[in-house]
Amino acid sequence: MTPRADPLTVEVVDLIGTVVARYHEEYEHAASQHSLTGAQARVLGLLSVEPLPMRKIAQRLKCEPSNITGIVDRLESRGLVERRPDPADRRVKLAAPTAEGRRTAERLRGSLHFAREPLSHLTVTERTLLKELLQRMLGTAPE
Amino acid sequence: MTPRADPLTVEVVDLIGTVVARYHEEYEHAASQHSLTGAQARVLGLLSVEPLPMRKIAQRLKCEPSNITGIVDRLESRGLVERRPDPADRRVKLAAPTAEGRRTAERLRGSLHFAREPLSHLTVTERTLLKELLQRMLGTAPE
DNA sequence: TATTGTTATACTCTATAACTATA
DNA sequence: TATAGTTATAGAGTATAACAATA
Repeated sequence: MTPRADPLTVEVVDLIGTVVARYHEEYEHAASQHSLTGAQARVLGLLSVEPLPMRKIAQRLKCEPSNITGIVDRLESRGLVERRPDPADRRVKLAAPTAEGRRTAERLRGSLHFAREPLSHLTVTERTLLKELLQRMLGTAPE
Repeated sequence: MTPRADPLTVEVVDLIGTVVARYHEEYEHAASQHSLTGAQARVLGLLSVEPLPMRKIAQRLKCEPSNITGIVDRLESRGLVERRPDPADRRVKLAAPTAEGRRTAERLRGSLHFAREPLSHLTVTERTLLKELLQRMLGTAPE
């Protein structure tokens, strides 16, 4: 069932590797334009969706909770994020973006060219096809 | 021409983000199984194709040459890589994998499940289609 | 007792700048 | 003088272990 290292599979894997590399370059570049590191940009992006306890951020980033302390420290010292108490559990600190943090996150999303430029080479039909193939590949297809 | 943030494009970009995340997890996991960091695994992978001058490695990894010194140091101290003089230019040092380095690189490639598992959900026809869409997306389509 | 966040520590990766040995 | 590689330095991300406050 598992495809061997046939030429087609190798070719597709190489292409995915290229996509991964390009995606990362663009992401890091967009982050640095706002004087953010990749990790800081990822955390800010997460929090701009919804405030999260420190623990949850670590789970989303798949890293140790102790690392989040420093990343949020740096975002907080720049006024992009703040720590709030959780009324329900006084052990928990909720990290939430400030107004400026939300603006930065918004501009960050806008400068992610990857969202537009490479996909502009595809028609709507092709994008739909790509979406379905990726869903099936990731095992997240609706059906 | 440039697609706006229409729902379809956003969905595809999210899927690509998921692919990127999964790819990285798998890569880091495979590297750590051989007690290598991601950067060390990437350099070893490059050198297993062909020995390279330090400078070239930096260009491939898109980082500063000074960083390569340490990465190759660590690979060399573990007997996976060696530095050779370049007969043509005595300033240049060629980094080349040892026999054990080549074996490690080979096993590393084999443990990259990403090359097989996710793509196994697709038929040959679908993989061909995916290949063509990615090529067009990246602007590397043969035609 | 268990959990949340933090601190302390050590290692790796990263960029910058200055150095050396070649060219 | 220019280039290849290195060293020195500083900042950031990472994991591990131990800690205080709270549950």
